[in-house]
Amino acid sequence: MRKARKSAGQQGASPEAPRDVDLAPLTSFVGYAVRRAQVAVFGDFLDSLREVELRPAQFAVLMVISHNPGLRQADVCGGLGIQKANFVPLINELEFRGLVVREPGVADRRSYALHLTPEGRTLLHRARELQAAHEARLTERIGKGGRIQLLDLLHKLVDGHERKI
Amino acid sequence: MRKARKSAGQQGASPEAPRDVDLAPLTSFVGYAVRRAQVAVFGDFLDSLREVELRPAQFAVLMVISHNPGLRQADVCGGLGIQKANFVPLINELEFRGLVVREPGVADRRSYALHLTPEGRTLLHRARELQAAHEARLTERIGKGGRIQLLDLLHKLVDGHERKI
DNA sequence: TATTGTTATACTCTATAACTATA
DNA sequence: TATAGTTATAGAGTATAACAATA
Repeated sequence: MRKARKSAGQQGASPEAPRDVDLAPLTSFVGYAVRRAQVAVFGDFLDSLREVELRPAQFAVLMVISHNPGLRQADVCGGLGIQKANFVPLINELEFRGLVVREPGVADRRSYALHLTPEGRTLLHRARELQAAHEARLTERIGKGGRIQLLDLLHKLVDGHERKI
Repeated sequence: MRKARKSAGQQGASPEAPRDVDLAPLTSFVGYAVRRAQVAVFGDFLDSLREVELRPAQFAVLMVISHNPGLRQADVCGGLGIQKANFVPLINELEFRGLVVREPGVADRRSYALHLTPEGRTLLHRARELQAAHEARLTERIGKGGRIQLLDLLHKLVDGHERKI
């Protein structure tokens, strides 16, 4: 589990070499394990989608708009658990890049209906390919059955909590 | 899975009510599930340890120092995957609160040996009680066997990656 | 009066470069 | 020259309050 050091011995041998650190109790805590996994998985995701320059939240927003065209900003925020104030710069950038359009709301003139542009659809298609490869890499580590188990356990863990992203 | 809305119908009924958002593909992605779980678990952790005013990283640092007394800052950073520059304000606050002492290094005068103070040990003891209750709450959701499975799957997911906290 | 989108702001976390004092 | 700790800084992510336009 721990990365092997130069001095593989237990500890305290030479004073100037980095000491082996015992993380024993921490690694048995669900919170610590979930956090480490999240950092590792997001790192792999970032590397995997470098080509399309999408961060996890941007990818999630494009996915949600793609599957729910015409959604208002408040709906996306509610679904993904993003503060509406923090959503503005995010959607601004996606619109500036020509991936999303804010169409004026028809029934409610306060709101916008969000849609993917053709460029947004094309980029998301490529992003989904890259994400699938990322997902496959994760599945290699835990097996197909392990992945189903993991998703089930994580969903159960979140159930009843309100926060999302 | 999704929280029930006022208008439980599929969608598009009344234009001013919040629309039901379909997160279907996202929720089947390991990265999204891990992230949502991490946010939910950290939220519960923060609530649980409010009494001792310890955030996850502070708790992890106290645990590591407690189990590896005399560790240098660089060792803690290496073990937990924290940048040494970002560790400074963290350990500063713990020292300012009287939970940790930086003892001058004996063999290497560039470094400090980190130790818990008696107050630090007392607070960590209480923190571990609160953390155990938090852990038990999580275990209620997934069962004892589910917890073991989850830890195993998350460890396998992280194995081979370098990043930590 | 309430809501949509917006601005401003602040606080945390993370990442990098450069400095000092030691080695 | 390399390392331990430090400072400064910049970028994300997240949270709240307040505003204009509209409902």
